Amino acid sequence: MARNKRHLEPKVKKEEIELVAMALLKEKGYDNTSMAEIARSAGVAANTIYWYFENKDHVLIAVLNRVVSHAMEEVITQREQPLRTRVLKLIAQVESSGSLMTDVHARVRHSPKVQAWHDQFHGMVEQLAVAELVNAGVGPDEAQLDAKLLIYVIEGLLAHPHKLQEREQIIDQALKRIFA
Amino acid sequence: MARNKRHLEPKVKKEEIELVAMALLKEKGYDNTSMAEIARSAGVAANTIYWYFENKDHVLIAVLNRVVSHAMEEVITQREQPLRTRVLKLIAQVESSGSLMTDVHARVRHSPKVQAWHDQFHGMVEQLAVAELVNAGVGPDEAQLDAKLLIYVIEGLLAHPHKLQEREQIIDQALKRIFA
DNA sequence: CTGTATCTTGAATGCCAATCAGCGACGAGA
DNA sequence: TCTCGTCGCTGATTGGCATTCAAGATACAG
Repeated sequence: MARNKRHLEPKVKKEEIELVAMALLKEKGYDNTSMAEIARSAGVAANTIYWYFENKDHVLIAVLNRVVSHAMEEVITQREQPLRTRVLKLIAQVESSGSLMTDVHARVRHSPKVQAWHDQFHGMVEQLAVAELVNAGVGPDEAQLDAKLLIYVIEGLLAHPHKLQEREQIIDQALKRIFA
Repeated sequence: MARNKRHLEPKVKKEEIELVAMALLKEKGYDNTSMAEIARSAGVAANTIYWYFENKDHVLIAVLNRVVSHAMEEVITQREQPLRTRVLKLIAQVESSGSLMTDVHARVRHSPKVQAWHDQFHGMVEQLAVAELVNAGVGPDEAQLDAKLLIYVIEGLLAHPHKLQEREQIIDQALKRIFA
């Protein structure tokens, strides 16, 4: 039935799997999305995915890279906005990727690769946050710690549902406390 | 082979399962502990657990209740200590239960019962934190928000590994920012 | 035309949570 | 003392899952 399609899509197949996986993982989360379902949506046999990806966690990582690089592009376009606005937009942005970030934390203990991705991602975010804070007037020695505080607060907001207004209040309070 | 043991242990069996499950879940986490393993350690057949608990998440909840009530007892004995000491002790305490708290966040999306447990737990912790902050001199209107900030920072510390010294620095910075 | 590397697949394998249909022990009532 | 229903427990099974295996199909090089 389904034949070899190499002549049709030479290197696009992997990309298509990633796109399909991204949609499904965003919508239903890691645990509720089976490899079989990803394969079905991509129009391939279940085990075909294993030719392109070592295992399910590697699919997750590929999806995460797409999501993050897209988010970074968005962030860049907001360069002119005040910090508060950018933080709120960032949270809304990440939230639109569903439970992906929570899934990462859950998979970190199972997969060293996801662990590594997470650590590197955290490092990058912290660097960005430190730069933002220094730029906004926080002392360089304190910026390192304040960056962690801010990131953990944002993670808390992402991990727990909040009404929009409450979320803004919390961010405002955090910024107020940092820029006392 | 294994016969009915009702005459031997009337209502202790459930407790034993909980104790065994607590040890295993603390040590290896939710996903890496199978029902079969819990059963084997408790000396019963795999499906016997389902006589006492609706499903695996209910076992988790029973274990969480034990862990939390034990932690609360510990907290009470620390009543005299300064806030900073108590927070650090609390973090160390929760950390000794392994990845249990992370597991809760991961299961929240799968099980409404775990969701409910989590929400109620968060409410309780927030109440305690607000009381602490008000008692330490934070304005009552701000205490609500600061409590959330502090809790999210603590959750961040629990979710990510830190050297002891770094953890203390972060807590100190958080308290410094709140009590500016 | 032939061999080799590249894709793709159907059919396993093995682990897991959860279910099913009973089996033996006890306790109440005859 | 009998018996019958409920309680505590069990072996066997089911269905879903990630992952592996052996082999088929395709393209390309020589």
